[in-house]
Amino acid sequence: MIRQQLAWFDPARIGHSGQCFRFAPLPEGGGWGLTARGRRLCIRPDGDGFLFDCTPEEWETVWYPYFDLDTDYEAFAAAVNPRDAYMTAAVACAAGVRILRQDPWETTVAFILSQQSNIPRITRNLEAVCRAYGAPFADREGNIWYDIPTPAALAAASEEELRALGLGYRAPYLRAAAARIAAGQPDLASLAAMPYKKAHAALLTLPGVGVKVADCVCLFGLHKLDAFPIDTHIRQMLDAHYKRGFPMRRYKGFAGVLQQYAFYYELYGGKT
DNA sequence: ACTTGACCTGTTGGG
DNA sequence: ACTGCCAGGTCAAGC
Repeated sequence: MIRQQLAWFDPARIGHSGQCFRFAPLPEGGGWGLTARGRRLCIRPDGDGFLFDCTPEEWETVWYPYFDLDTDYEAFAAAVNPRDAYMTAAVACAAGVRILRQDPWETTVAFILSQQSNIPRITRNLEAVCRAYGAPFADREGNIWYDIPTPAALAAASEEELRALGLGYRAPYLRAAAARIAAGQPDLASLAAMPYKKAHAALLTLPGVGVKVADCVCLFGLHKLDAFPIDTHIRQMLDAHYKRGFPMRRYKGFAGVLQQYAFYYELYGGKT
């Protein structure tokens, strides 16, 4: 158990932000639990800081990078045009949200499942897939959790089995994409080293991955902060507030962070 | 190079 | 009780 005081870190908002689907309030309330990188982590507020139930070594090597704590998000917020009332409000509403460094394969699975769906259902579907095909592991209290299945494990599943988990027409997409990744086409690990546009193009070759999902994988799984996923909410936001186009030039290098703040603001408005 | 439907499914939500 | 529509899209078919 370690204690940290962190700038621009709000687990409640991160958990609700829709970038991750295995980050949920603890049943007893007051804290958050997440499953990622083959581990389980609980976060509980403690005065002006947070308690994390991990060792200092785990914090340094796993969770500090996972939460992207090396990146200065306050600088991104400060770079917002003060005359842009919409983005100023969005950033204030989403203050404390960071772009997690999630596993690219996990984000690929999650966002293939996300199409024409909603956050509660995506969460359920992803959990069902993990329970059915993922490797179980125990936390320090002996509770069992399930990792994201390997590409090979998902490729070996039948479409029928996947449909039985409630994935609908996404089942064949997921299965086929898993087979491609298992065969190293493309090799997800090597995408992280590519520039955003090359990585995006490679992801587009996957079945069930279109422009929007590829952008989500780039932003949330490959940490390409230039990626700017445009979904229905962001489409409406752009039409309403940026009729002359979003100022990508001004925000070059971190436009995706602002996309995430706008997305959060669209979903939760003034609340949370 | 566009535009248009079909596509699974729901601790659906609203009339 | 029922029907229609929507949810963080993608793909293939048709001009």
